[in-house]
Amino acid sequence: MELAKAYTHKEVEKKWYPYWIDRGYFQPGPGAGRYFSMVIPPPNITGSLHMGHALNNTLQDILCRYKRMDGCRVVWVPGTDHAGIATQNVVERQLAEEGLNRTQLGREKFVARVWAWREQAGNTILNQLKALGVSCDWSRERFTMDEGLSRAVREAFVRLWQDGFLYRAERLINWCPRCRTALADIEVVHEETEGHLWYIRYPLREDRSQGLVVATTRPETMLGDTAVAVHPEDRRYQRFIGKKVELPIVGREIVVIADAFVDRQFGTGALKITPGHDFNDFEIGEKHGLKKVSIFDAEARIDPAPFVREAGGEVGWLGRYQGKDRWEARKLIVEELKERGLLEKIESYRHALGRCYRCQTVVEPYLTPQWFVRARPLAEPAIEVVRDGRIRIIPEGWNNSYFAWMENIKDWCISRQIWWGHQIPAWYCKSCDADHIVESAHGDCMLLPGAQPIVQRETPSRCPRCGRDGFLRDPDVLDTWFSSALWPFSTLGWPEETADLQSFYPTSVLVTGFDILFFWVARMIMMGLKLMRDVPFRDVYIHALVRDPEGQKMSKSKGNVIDPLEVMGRYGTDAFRFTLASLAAMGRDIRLSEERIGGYQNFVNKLWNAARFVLLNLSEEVRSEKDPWASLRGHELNLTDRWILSRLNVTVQAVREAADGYRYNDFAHHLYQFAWHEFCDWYIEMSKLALSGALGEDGRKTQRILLVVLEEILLLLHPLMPFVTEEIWHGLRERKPEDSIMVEPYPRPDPSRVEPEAESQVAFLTDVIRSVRNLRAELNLQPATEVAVILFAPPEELAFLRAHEPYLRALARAGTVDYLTKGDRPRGAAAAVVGPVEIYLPLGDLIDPGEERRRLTKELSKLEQELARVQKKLANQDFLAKAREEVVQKEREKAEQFEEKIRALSRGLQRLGEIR
RNA sequence: GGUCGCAUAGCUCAGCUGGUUAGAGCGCUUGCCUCACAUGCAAGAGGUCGCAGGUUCGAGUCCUGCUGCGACCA
Repeated sequence: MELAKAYTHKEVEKKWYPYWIDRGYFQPGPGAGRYFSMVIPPPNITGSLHMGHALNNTLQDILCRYKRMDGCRVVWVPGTDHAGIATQNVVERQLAEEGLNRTQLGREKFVARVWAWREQAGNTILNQLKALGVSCDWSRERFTMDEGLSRAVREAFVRLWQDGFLYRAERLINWCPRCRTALADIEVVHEETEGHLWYIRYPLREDRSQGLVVATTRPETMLGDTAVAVHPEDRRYQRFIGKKVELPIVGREIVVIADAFVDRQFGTGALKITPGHDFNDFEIGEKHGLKKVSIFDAEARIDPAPFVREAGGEVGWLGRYQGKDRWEARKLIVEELKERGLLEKIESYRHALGRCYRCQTVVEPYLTPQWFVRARPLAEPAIEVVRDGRIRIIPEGWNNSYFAWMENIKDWCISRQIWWGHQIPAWYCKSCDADHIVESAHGDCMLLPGAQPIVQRETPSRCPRCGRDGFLRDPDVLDTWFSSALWPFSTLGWPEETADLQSFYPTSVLVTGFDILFFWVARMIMMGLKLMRDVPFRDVYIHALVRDPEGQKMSKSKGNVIDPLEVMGRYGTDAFRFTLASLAAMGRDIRLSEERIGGYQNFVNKLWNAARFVLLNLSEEVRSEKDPWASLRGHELNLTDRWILSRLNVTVQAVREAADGYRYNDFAHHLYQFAWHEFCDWYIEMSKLALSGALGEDGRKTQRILLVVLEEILLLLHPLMPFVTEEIWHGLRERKPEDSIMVEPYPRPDPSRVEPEAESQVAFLTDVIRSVRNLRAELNLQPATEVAVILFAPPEELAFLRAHEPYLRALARAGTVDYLTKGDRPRGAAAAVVGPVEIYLPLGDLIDPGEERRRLTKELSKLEQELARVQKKLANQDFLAKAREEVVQKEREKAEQFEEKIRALSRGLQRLGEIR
């Protein structure tokens, strides 16, 4: 097997994904035993892969591959979300291009059209995900609108209804006039906006020369005012309380009420009350029994009908305003007020404006009958499970946000006035409810408040009240998040008692971004507890947001998006995944830059070349061995062998701890460090001596160590870099057709291999080598030049160094090494100190004494500072009395070492000036 | 306005439960095509850990305040 000089990711990545799929390795094996299960946060069918998905799914795949190798039955359920509003928007836009709209098409045809779109385009994102190498079990792929999940939604709805967790009522809700549907509170994004405060005079009925001036950000809603409110203790207005004022333009008479809710500092201290179009006003209206007047139609255009019905006022103004949208209406009304001399003034004013999170349209508080989930009783147990640790949120900093939101939870509006989604399983009897049903042309109907829903799993055949048949189904569909809330169990087959549900619920962990903590995570917990009587997952790992190198959120409009597919094409999937893992430190956003990915591409290449080296040096005999570990038992291991095995096992331990603690950055870092800076930089270099026969050792032993250590690195690295590890692993030795690194056991640490003694000895040896190299570099010696090295050290250290002289000669390019315990130090030599060892390079005229003196003096003064610090500590009685004994002992040792080193360097410095 | 988070080398960030001479990657400087790798090798420079107090024998690490930045909620 020949490996190319540089790693080329393109062909390699193409090869392995189908290989894994064909062998069914993404599916859990049969049997019982430990399991690890996850459900993917289902991407929208309208979506395409962005950095957020890439990070989210990379992190999940790392966990899956790790747990699978570690012996768990792993199932990772993939799938997509039907994304009601977003998808409907996409298809409606298509229709518009054809000059059509959905009402022209009718509900049935429109829904069929969306299905057609979904068949054709809805799986784009899952296919893109495959490029990342994700090991989802595709045989279990689900869609929130597929048959099984639709059944789960109906089941959930019926059960919640029966248990009293649902109700239908006319409430003020957030309405998107563009999407023409209700939204849940959290689907509204509030945004500070420059606006105005209009001061409008409302004349007193009994004496039009008097009146109240109210300040409002929304003058157009005055058409629906039903009161003016003042603070009960506001001296300025007490005489108005209970009096009637005239609603300008409309001419209707409204009452002045007193309510402590009014902020006396705001505006004039008098508030116009529009219960039909403002949440606060709605509350006040309820308290005071005010009428709620809705002045807009579903697209937030002035609509006279409800006004006429509810208010019965004059209608003279109608002609001017009818059909005008909010902004036009505002302009016209402000003008008219001005003409009538009722506009006192206009001020600039910043205030929060709510917008639809899907289309950015300013939402309108709108009075309509909607379906709600009674959230509080569901939230209580959901708070409890996090409090008592049955669910862990990681990092736990998110607990507070979770609690804050859950404790103030409002009822959840779940009905949407769109067509794409799960139609609510509620029917209305045409006979008993005739008064509440207004049928419309295209088969849908309007259901007035007070209609009596019949909620059940299937279409009713006869009315439970009057016994007759003839029903209309509730036209609304459910919030997409309602079906997403069931995802962890609906995907496993609920409400069926399936084997999957029994084997894999609760799922082990949910990996997601904090942006959907409330939208999704909280609701899954509530629904899981309610419907499954158990938590949906044990851990919630919340990862960061991927930002651009400047820390800006990536967005299409800013033009700063980095396309993951493009990046993978350029740098390779493994490099990309490794980068994401390295940057995924807990609790911090990720600034992704391409240079960073490039850096890790180099790491992939490094690994590749290490493999080339090993392979180049492997004899057929060793390569064909079944178990190189077993053959290794017959060999005497030398220091460097024991060292690398020790470091390997320490690394295995550290890597496992990082993986178990979701510390992806540590996971990546430990492996990068070990593979590059220990295995490649040192062990491979040292092994060249043994391989060449210079140490008189059996070369096969070194080959075997190189092989096993490399294989362990590949195994450890596989969850992070699935493709290159599989490729090398296959190239390294003969494998069977069904073999794959992804189903090999994950390395376990062997504590008996951990040898601190060997580690410190090699650390000492490499320190000496580094020191010599350092001196060589300072003196600008060519690499080819061999130098004479003179070592002064106690006998024990000298013996050790003498025993390992070949390493000194090869790695420090020492020509000769002299070992002395005492005597005069060489004159005019470059000097360095490692522990008790003094190192001299007597290079005579190559040395610039001034330069060398400066270097040594600097080094000395640094050491003296350190020494002073330690001595100060040791002189402190409190420290000696109160610090732990081992800490004191350590300080003492440090002091000795510094002193020794200072003595040695001073000697070198002294001899430097002496004539050679 | 409320809540939370962050501030460590030129840049991006590690640093878990307080005790190493404060680390990494990238970048930078110097020298090298040394038979796995120039996507590389070797060596080096660079930090009063945002500011001010406090707790402690000891603080980058804990507490308080301040400044700056960010996020979420209203």
